[in-house]
Amino acid sequence: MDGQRLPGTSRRERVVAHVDMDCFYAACERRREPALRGEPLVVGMGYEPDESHGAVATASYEAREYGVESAMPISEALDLLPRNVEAADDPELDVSDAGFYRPVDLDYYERVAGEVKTILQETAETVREVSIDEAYLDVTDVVEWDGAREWAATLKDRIEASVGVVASVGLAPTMSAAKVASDYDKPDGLVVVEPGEIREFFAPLPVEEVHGVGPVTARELASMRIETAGELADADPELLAGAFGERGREIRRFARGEDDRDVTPKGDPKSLSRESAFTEATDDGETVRRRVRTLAEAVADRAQRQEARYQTIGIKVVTPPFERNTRARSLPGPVEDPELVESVALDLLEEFAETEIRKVGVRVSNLDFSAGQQASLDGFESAGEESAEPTDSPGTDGQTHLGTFDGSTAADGPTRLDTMNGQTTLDEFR
DNA sequence: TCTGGGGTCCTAGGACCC
DNA sequence: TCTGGGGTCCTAGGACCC
Repeated sequence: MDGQRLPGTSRRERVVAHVDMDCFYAACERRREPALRGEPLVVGMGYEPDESHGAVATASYEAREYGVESAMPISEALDLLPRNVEAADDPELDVSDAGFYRPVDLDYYERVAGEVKTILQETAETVREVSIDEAYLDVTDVVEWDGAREWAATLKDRIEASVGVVASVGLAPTMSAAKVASDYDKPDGLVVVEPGEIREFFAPLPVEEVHGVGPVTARELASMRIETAGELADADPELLAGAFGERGREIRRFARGEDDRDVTPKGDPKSLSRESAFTEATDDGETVRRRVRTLAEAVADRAQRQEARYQTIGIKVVTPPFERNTRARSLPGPVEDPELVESVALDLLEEFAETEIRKVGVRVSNLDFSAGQQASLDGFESAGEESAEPTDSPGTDGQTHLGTFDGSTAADGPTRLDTMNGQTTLDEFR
């Protein structure tokens, strides 16, 4: 009965919690180095001696007082808030106005996050991890609205006592409202929005607070004289659909507190990528190719560790001022082949041979995680295999399968396709 | 805001199939 | 052949999120 509902009718009221760690990277650094507590602290990358570019990953609230923000270039952050070591050397600077810098150490943060996640898993039946420091919990079966605040306070205490980092928690009947609630009173926030209160809660907030509204949409909405979530909730849905397509309707629903999404555990990734920026834009082909080779290897390695095969290999090329170009090529079937990742990436890069480039990336997508099941499929035709038939077609020697590959036949020569154990591989044909 | 890195989803046009 | 309609897959770009 519970699981059933008529189309168009609302489901049983749920209780969704959104748990969001406060300044998570900074909190982790303070956990292992308590002297940093209460000090302005910037965690980032790119300050290291041989680097000149990079960005702030997390700034503590003390550092934010000085205007340091997330994603700000590291150079700018350090202008606002010099490091202590620099302040000590420079008589012009006041040491008490200086802060600390620590480089990002993801391995450590992941360990800390793992401790938090263990607690969340024990607390709720369904947990959706959104990122290293954020998760949604469906707690419908363990929390009543009149006990919600106490329950959340207990969870917060438990995380702080046993892990040593602070979480902000929001509770609401929907994911989108719970997310806004956890953010509403950060840091150390605890906000409960009960059913029936959502419209009122959202109404005064700026539209940017609504999930799915970024800077571009906010600007466009402002030109339509829609600046608060309340105004968005009351706007004409057809007008919004005209301006933003289906997304226009969705953000309006979110602003009204209507959000049917279920809290589901996160599935397998859809793509894996690595990217890297040059200190300054370069048109030196060899420099760029070297970087692409490194990235291709890293991506292939990541895929291998996750037991993911990939059917599409792509690159991203960012050119000044900040133009993003992507190119991709799909294979007849999923492969696990690091050398192919490299050669396809380099081939796609050819198009940008003479171009100034500031950043490159390599990506694999169309992922297939079924490799583990392959053994049990022995003797059966696995799905999708027909597209990877071996050399049945006389004379063409595999080339017929490679329509998508083409473009440069003369220079690179064709590529041969082999099928073994239901796994498609591509080899250089010479 | 002159901009790091890793993701997701949506849209639109073209190729190709029936 | 000058012509529908539906469906799927692929590529590229855009907006958004953390």
